[in-house]
Amino acid sequence: MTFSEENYLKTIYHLTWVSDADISTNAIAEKMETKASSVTDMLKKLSEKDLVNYIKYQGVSLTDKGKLAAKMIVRKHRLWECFLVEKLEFSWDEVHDIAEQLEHIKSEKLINKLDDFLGNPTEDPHGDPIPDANGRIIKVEKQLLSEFEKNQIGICVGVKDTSSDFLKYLDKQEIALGSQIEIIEKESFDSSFRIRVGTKELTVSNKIASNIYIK
Amino acid sequence: MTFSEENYLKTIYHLTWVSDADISTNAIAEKMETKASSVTDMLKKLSEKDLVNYIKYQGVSLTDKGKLAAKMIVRKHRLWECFLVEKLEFSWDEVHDIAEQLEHIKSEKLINKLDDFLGNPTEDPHGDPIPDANGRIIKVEKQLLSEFEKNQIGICVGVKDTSSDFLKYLDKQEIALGSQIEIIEKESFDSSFRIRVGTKELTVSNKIASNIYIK
DNA sequence: TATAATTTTTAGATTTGCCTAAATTTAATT
DNA sequence: AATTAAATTTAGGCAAATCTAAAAATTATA
Repeated sequence: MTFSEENYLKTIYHLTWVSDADISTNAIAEKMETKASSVTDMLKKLSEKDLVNYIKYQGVSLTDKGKLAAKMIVRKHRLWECFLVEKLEFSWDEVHDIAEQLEHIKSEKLINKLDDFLGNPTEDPHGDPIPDANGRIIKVEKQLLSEFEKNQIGICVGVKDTSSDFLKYLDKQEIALGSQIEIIEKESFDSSFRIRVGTKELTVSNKIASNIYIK
Repeated sequence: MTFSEENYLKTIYHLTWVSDADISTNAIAEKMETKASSVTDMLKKLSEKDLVNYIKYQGVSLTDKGKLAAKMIVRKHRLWECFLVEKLEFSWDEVHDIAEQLEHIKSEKLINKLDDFLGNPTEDPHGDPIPDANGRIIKVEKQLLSEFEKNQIGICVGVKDTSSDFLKYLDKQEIALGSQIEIIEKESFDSSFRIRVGTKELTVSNKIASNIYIK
């Protein structure tokens, strides 16, 4: 499987994760910052290989084979992120681009040994689940901070947006995985939140609150 | 730089290491298992980029820029090999193919952090030197076992052939980096050697002895 | 030193992945 | 329901890296 094929599968997998319905050509093109016509070409190719179910003009979904392949790429991506953060001391906002490259390294033995070396983690540095060698995923039920109500307390267990900018913002506010977060006040006007993180109080916009997962 | 460009630079670097003179198109084609015409195409391209000195029909050599680039690839390859053997417990005959992939990962920060994580090793699992971040190499003077004389004693510090077959043979004979090797007898008829490795005695052909480095 | 053999380069194709522009299909709106 | 708008696909091209076959240059040999 080529890098490009892998990237398409991964993108379709991620889009499926959030929307569930069949994925449109444009949605893929937008996410991959490429043109719809390029996507069409690739969908034909992936369809030939039985990695996706593709009907012209109707959108696309992963076959079982495609879904497993996608999960294995995600597995590699997230394990490498763990490696970078836990062993090489990268910060969580630096690892994505490097993991984008490492996820294409082809060796089952390598990834399984890496998994063991890291102590078989179930989540990556952003709180996202890591598929096991069979593609199984442990789902943790979690809510967005924005869905919380006044006086509720939870622990930060993940982030939705994993962009470097957002992660750096969280670092600045000293919000990390494991941080306790308490809703002090919910401002009805702009849906912003007054929260307590550890001992500090701060105000976050609804956009921020919509990208933090709490349990 | 593309993977292919990197592979060509690396190959030219390795060929230079052994022969010193300008490298021929055919030598590159043979080593890379490709066609001479493909090599010509790439040499033009590398020449455009000032990575090689190329004169039609006359062979090729690396420019300073090309040599540094090649060294950085070798550095990555060998550091990853160290990682695979020392951290992930791969055996020394398994790491080459995986390192061939990992050597193309682009991130200076990654490779320098990996270097530190491994304790800044100066040699890879086959005894080959690892260039530092500036491309400097610590050369260790070493001899081939085949050049040794009767009653001489040395330590195995490297191997010339790093093929899986040869390395597995060495494992079987319990010859590893650091093993003490003593020449008991040199057979003039076929230039084979009777040697002692640790406490065991064995006979090795001249071909074997010509691929083991001793100090 | 001619001629043969070898090496190297050029010319022209192929594949992959991408693009633009035009055509087609589907969805939305009047 | 007809027309407009949007999404999608097709058609045709381009660049990278490879190949085969033919041409050119170099080297070896008679």
